[in-house]
Amino acid sequence: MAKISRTAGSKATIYDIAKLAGVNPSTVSRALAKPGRVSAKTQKLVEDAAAELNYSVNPFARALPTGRTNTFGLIVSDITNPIYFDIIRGAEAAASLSGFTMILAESAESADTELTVAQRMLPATDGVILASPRMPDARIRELAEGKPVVVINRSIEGIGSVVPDVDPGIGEAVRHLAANGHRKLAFVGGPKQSWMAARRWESFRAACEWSRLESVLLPATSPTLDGGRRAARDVMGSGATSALCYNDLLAIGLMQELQAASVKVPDEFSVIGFDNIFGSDFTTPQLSTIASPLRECGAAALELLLAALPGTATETGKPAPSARLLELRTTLVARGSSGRLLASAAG
Amino acid sequence: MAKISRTAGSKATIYDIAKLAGVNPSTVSRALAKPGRVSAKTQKLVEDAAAELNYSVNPFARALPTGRTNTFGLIVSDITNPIYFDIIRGAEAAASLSGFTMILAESAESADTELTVAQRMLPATDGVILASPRMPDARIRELAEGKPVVVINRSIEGIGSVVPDVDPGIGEAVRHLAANGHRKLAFVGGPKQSWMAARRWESFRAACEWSRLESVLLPATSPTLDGGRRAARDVMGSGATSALCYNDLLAIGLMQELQAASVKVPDEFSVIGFDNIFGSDFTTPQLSTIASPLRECGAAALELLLAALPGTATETGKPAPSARLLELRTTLVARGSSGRLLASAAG
DNA sequence: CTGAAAGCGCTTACAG
DNA sequence: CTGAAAGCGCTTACAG
Repeated sequence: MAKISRTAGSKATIYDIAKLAGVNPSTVSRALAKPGRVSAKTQKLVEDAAAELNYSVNPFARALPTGRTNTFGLIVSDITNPIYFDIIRGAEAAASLSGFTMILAESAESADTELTVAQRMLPATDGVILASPRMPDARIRELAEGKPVVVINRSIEGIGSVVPDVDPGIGEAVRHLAANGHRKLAFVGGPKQSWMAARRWESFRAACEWSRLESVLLPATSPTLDGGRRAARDVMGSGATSALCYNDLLAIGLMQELQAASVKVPDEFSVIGFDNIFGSDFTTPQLSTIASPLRECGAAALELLLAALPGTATETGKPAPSARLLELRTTLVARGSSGRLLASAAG
Repeated sequence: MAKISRTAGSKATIYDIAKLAGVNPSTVSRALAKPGRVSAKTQKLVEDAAAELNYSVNPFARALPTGRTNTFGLIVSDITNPIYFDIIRGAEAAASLSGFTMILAESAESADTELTVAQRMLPATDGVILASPRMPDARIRELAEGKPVVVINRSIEGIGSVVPDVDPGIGEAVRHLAANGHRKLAFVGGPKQSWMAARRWESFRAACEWSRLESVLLPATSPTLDGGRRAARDVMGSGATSALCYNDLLAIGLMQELQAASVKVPDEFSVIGFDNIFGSDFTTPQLSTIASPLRECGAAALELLLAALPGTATETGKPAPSARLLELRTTLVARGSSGRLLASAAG
């Protein structure tokens, strides 16, 4: 191949640096890759030369011999779902602290797409984080045989898992409603197959029981604004005076429909959502909701992934930290859509 | 190095395939990389062997000799900004059609971060798309010297640019307001330095002039809910009976504050936003807004990028398609927050 | 159409 | 601490 002269676009290599610094390329590699394995003098020589040549490492050349990419993948189930914003940011912030680069992708709520995307990502990364994965456990375990895999919003035995602990937030919400005179509480449910939906309902039911309140489960057709609107009739017919919804979208749709039917929120009916999504403060009144520590979830997932990287010395007895289940507290964000039940409305 | 036996985790190479298929590794490479340069019989031999070994190409090994990664980067200014959802999806969909993988990153609205991220991304990709870049033109041109760069929501001479054409949507909005009895219209402005903000105001002013309506520019402290709330006083004091806002967040904040002051929307005042963001239908009434073809913007940006890749035969006379400016139509989404001005409110 | 060989830019035992 | 060499897994002129 014809020798190309060094122009604006072409890149300097460690050989160029070696020549300029008067050392061997392998020494340049050592100085650049892991400072400390080279004399201070040589280090400086190399760094100066690198700076002068405006050197930056070729990531592909580096990854080829080592297999390490310093990159991880994050696959979310739906890029438009606001709960992922902070998960993304938390993971990304934690990553850049460790010199890792994040590759983001979405599965558009399809288990098949999720698998395809994960398989495509894995070879180009050191591992992946799956946020609210839709694949079956078994498939995720298979993926995890090759490289580290961590899941968020799901707990899988033997796989690093980060899930919000819904109990604290739900407990707060139920006590808040009880304190405001509510005696019968509805739960507008999420998708049937959703692991998280089951968990939220179960926690709600238990909290109501504990507080000696009546609870009722009302399924929704879909976890969307429209699902919330359509659930309004059942909610009103249930005799409950307040509802906790599986997610904020349901809660907002429900509130819209109640208001359309001239039901005053919160004077006559209290509505509480889940997730504290972007836009949950757009409504009038603003939506009360249970918030997960999403940023922390993202960061924790990355830590788990890092801990699972080969080379991390934890081949001891107990399960590797990478196979741990991490539970992070949720909290109630009380805003305008929930509050005291006016006496006139109780009947 | 000790020979490692092939276990679940380790990967097959083209040498393994070559051995199994009884051909030379270079033939395997040809068969896999660009089918058609090999006899049908050999092709099948190779493919079968590859399938049997569960082969997948090592992206780093492939990228090293060629420099081609089949990957592109998309940098958005703020991952939490809903206008990027559809841009991301549009680009990603167009990309996977061409066998390209997307790497997503955000700059958190910082020009410095944006540059850092872009510089880190460029070596690992074939080019990047910058959505609403915050860097100065000159810096973007520098980046573009090395590899293809395309911008969205900004027009830079000599750089592939995709911008929504705001005129159609704004024209619709102004005619809609005029038809509903509004004579004086306010524009709640965006960030001073924002290219797009200037463009929107200018288009609005021109449309009002054309319709012989009075227009007034009211700056906002920031393009947020809070900025919208704080602009309410000025808006009410301006004598206008309707407002177009630089973005939906401003419009929603403005509407909230008006309603808090018992101004009826839209009977006494009409509010129109811009961007049709996630959540713009959470409000009561739902927000009227001007929508950009964001998905198309994302897809178009990717096409421009692809066209700019070396090897794309367009070294002809006129500016490469990659240096083109693409303008995509906006439209009005009329919902509940805008409409007829009641006579009683006109005075 | 297919083989044999060189090379992409780095890392890492192996010597010294 | 540093050099010389081999190798990571592919691609692509060059021959035939």
